[in-house]
Amino acid sequence: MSSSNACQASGCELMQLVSGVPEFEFNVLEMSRRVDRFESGQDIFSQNSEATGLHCLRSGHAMLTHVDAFGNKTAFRVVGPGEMMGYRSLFGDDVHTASARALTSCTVCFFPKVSLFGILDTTPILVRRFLHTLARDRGPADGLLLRSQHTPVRVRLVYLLLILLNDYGSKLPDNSIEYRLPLKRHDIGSLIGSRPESVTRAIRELEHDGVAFFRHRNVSVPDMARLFAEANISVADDST
Amino acid sequence: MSSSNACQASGCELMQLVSGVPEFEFNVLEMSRRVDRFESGQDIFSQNSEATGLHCLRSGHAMLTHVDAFGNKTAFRVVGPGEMMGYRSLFGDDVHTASARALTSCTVCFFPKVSLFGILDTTPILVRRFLHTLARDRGPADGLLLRSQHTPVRVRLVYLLLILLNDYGSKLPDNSIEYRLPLKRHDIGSLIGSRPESVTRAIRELEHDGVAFFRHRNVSVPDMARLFAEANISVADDST
DNA sequence: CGTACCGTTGAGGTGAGTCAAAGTAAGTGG
DNA sequence: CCACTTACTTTGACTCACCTCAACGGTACG
Repeated sequence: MSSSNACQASGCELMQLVSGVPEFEFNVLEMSRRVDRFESGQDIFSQNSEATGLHCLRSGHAMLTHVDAFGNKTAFRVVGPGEMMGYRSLFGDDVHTASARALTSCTVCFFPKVSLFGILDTTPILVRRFLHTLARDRGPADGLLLRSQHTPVRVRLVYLLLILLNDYGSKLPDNSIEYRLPLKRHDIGSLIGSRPESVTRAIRELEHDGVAFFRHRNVSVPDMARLFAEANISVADDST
Repeated sequence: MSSSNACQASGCELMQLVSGVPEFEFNVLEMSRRVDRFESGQDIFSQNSEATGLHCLRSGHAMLTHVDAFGNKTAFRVVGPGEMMGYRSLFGDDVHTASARALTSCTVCFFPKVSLFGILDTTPILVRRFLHTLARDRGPADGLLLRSQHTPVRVRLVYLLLILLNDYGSKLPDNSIEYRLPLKRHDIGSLIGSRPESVTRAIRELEHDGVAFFRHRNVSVPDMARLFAEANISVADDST
């Protein structure tokens, strides 16, 4: 085991998946690992480039963006420490169907396709685990939640906060929640399918109503119950 | 091999996947198959119900719909003959994350989880194939294409036609395309994130411009090039 | 201390949702 | 085969949330 292995400590998804595989295979994987650093704004991988391996975010944050066949750009996920990226394209033997851009400075572990696939061939249980993981990964589908038409920007913004709660929110002694978001207004707009100006206006509204307070990229939510209440202003939907 | 096996003839996805597996395992799977019939409007399976097996559409058409945590309903896929449904939830050991509703009368093959998983355990190559299939299935992500904000309903409708081209379009002698859609206006609206009235208006526009002509649920496209031209009126996107 | 990026604010235009009502197709029973 | 009901589709008028454009204020960083 490499002495630089910080992935286990940080709850790396991949390390959880390969737990229990024979030590020899594990070491082969470890040896093949490459660690890269990306600065804010850099692309970790790009859509339509070949998927040559599996990326695992050790530190920092990244955002996944998809450009469809007609040129529409859609951000659909924020990736945090420990999370894997790009495995869908890897197992699909396809080029990357999304781009990953560093939101903050990132340290990224990279495992080459050959060594990963080598382990898969000798360890069938691992294939099952990846199948399981892939099946539960909703991928770009998360984005749907955030861009249903007829849901106001204000509510979509609240949805985003709720989705990011586990990864970016922390509870303060007074029971309020403090977010430290790695996102600019523009990024938020990309995620909820809106424009920076509209994001600002929605923020003003939420502050006016005392639901959430934004200072720079920190968000303070005094009362989570009120945030949930906002989300429940969902449009009554019809029978189909 | 069961004499009622019509799946192979119709190019069933599952049958392609299990091609080449040992005959004994194949027969076990075949014996466990159940064939059900659903009428238009009936649910084939429902979101949040347990995923007890794999569904394979033999004939007819169905639509997959997802209701998110906040009650927003989103249709994201039309399923046609030969296509599998519900395998994502099956392999994720999760309840169904979508509902499947019959658009027309449907014949559905059902393979119980136990017999399918039995084969997976004895045939590792099959797990790899499912992994591959799952990785390439964009699932609800298809929906993203159809509901990017700031894309007019008219263009989203054209996107839908292009997506459904392979499955529902046929080329006539005069090089025009004739669609036979199993969708009502309401369904189209669900798929492109719009309302039946808006769908009608968009249809009127396309007819006015001679791009496509809708009669009941049949669509005639005299010149595919013009349809593509419509789609390329994509909004110029900025650098992020 | 300046440059560049980010964020905010305002004014104006519009695509599409909503509501309501009429028209059309489809299915049912006599 | 025709009344009748039901479901689907279309049309029009109205309204509004959000996009767009443009200008200004802040913040970060050299």
